[in-house]
Amino acid sequence: MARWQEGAAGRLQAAALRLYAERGYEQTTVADIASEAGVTARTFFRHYADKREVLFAGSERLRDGMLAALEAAPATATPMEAVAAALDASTVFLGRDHEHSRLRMSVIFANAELLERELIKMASIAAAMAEGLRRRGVPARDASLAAETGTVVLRVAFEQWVAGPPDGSLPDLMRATLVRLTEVTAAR
Amino acid sequence: MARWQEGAAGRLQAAALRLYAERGYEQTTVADIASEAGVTARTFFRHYADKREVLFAGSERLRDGMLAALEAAPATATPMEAVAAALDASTVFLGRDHEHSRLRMSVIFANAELLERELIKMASIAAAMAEGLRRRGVPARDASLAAETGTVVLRVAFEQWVAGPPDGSLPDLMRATLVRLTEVTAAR
DNA sequence: GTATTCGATGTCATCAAGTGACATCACTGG
DNA sequence: CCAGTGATGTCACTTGATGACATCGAATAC
Repeated sequence: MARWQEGAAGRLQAAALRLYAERGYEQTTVADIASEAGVTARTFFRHYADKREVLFAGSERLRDGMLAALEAAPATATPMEAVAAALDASTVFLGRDHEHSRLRMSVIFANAELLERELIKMASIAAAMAEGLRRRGVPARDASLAAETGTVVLRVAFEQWVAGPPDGSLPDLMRATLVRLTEVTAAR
Repeated sequence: MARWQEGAAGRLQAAALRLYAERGYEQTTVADIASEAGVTARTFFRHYADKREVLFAGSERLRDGMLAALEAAPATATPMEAVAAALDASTVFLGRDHEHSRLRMSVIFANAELLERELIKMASIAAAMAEGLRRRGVPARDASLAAETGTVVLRVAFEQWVAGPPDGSLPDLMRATLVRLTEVTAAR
């Protein structure tokens, strides 16, 4: 157990978000963040692999939660139904703190490097879901299409939720967006 | 006009791909690439913004070509039909050199940083297509869904083509993948 | 033909990201 | 009270990336 000053990781996270929002990502050095959190730069890198990762900690839990929901779907479910279950599960992690999400997203969208990281996190979620679907016997191409399409719905719905009122329902938006997707793709 | 040694940009590109493939992206320094191309590291950064970008030069042309095709689609076309036209156009740029594409993709998939860049290039294409659709009067959410879905089809089809035989038809794969997507999303 | 101009490159200095090696300090268990 | 453990600090170093300035070769003007 640590007894120096509890919660260095959390302090670094909060300091990073604040500084990135205040003066921009590129104008903030790791040394700034660390000193703001009362530690040294070396300690920053012991908690987070790089300067971007500090905004993305915990995304493994989101991925695992979605994967568990996908795997818990009934064997009779179609690929998209299993993905829909995962999307429902995601709202538990994502739909928690509207204001925090709004600030975090505004920081991420303001910088290409951070957006890159966001995208690869989504891609890793898609890859995990695709593999989960393949384990259920879904053909590889169908699995990729369903999983990637799912993350499209997730992104679009989440962005709408973040841009909307603080009391909006992310689960409702998620479901409505999924329905809308089927309509848009069907229209040919 | 430059008269020192024509084509420094091209030499840097070729050297980078070769070295990244031979010894890996992280094991290759910019100095290595530059000296291989007969220039200095400083010159590398005059041609490419960073160490990754050297593998992604020309992606603006792909984006512009797809956007032009999307805008050239008849006004009566549905959003997905316009996106389909853009996908068709993309094959002209992407389906050219199978072996080069295979090598490039193997390098990109071997490194998370390069994959990040690949993803953001796709995202910028999606954003451009979504904006093009909105200019056609498509509601914002539908535009995002159609455009992002389009890049999903593009990725899945392209990966299949790269993994397949050298004489495979990318346009055929692209169209078949799009059809398959509508089937997968419709099955609920 | 020579001078001038301009663009591409080289050189140098510097900062920031990231990493490895090792010391240190506070607490914990015996 | 002491050894051990884990988190942190310190130091040195590599590499990516950028700004400032010098230089060199070719095209063009004269």
